[in-house]
Amino acid sequence: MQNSEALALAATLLAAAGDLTQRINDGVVARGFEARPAWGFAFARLAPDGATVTELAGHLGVTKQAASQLVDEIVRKGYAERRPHPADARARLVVLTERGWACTRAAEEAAAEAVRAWVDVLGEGEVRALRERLGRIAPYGPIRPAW
Amino acid sequence: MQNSEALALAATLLAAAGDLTQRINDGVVARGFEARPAWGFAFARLAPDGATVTELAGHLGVTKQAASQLVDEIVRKGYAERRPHPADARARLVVLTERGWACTRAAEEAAAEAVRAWVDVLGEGEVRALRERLGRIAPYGPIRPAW
DNA sequence: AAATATAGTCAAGCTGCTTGACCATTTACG
DNA sequence: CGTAAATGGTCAAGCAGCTTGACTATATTT
Repeated sequence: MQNSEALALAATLLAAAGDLTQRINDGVVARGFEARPAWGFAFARLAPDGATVTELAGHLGVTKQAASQLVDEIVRKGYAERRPHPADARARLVVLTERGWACTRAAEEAAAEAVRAWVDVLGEGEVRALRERLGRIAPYGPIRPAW
Repeated sequence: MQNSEALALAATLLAAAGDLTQRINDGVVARGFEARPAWGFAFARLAPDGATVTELAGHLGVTKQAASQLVDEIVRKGYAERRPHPADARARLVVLTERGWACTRAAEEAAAEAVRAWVDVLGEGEVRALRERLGRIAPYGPIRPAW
């Protein structure tokens, strides 16, 4: 593979990721929520059982101060709340409110809608294959802006 | 495809794009250049015959003021220079210097190196297929941070 | 029980972007 | 043609989201 091809692959990957992120966020906003792109991925981490600020920071690939600010914001807007952590008095468990769950579902719907456009082009099998391949490359890296 | 899968696909795509971008930038820095991730993609646009600030802005998906600032920076650091545009006295053609070309080649090498890790996991054919599929999804969108 | 590590917050600062205003040139049109 | 509108570029100011640094409170280690 030529060097220039590798850079083109990177560019295409970034373009696809940016496009998808934009579409998801647009879809979430269209469903009546006031959200930033990062929120969807924060919510995905909070969804099952909540998370601490530090865990969230790791997931998003930012400092805990930045994660704390993000939590401030989603708490202020009513998507989550801070509770005392059941097992550690230093920590606080951030959990989604009902509104937070609704927004999470909206993000999932919007993502499905955006991906559907891909399925129309590539077919379901190819999209699955795409996901499977990407999963083998970047299994569990932090979810953060590309630069 | 379930909604939650679609969001997971988005997350994986972002993780892969972020990982690759990081690796490329690290590689460029390791080769002795002082560069930001966006520069590589700016250089790729400038490489063949130069470009105007406005064209660059479109390519990167930012305002022309932001593109102009980026050009200021790469000019100050000796990677490019502004020349009068041959056909339009309002415009200025931004072209790479020799140092700019060297940095571009370094970015391509670093990208190839990063992609090589993917080839080791997936095999050459799969990586090509990946690129081909992504190309059909996001043919020529702006190259910009995911959020 | 003393030392060290960890969860979280407050405060200040920086970077890269945006919006708004403006000038110079080019293009469109009456 | 000549004038109005569009376009390329820059300057200036402001801002959002992040970082580093400092600090408190609780937990863990020795």
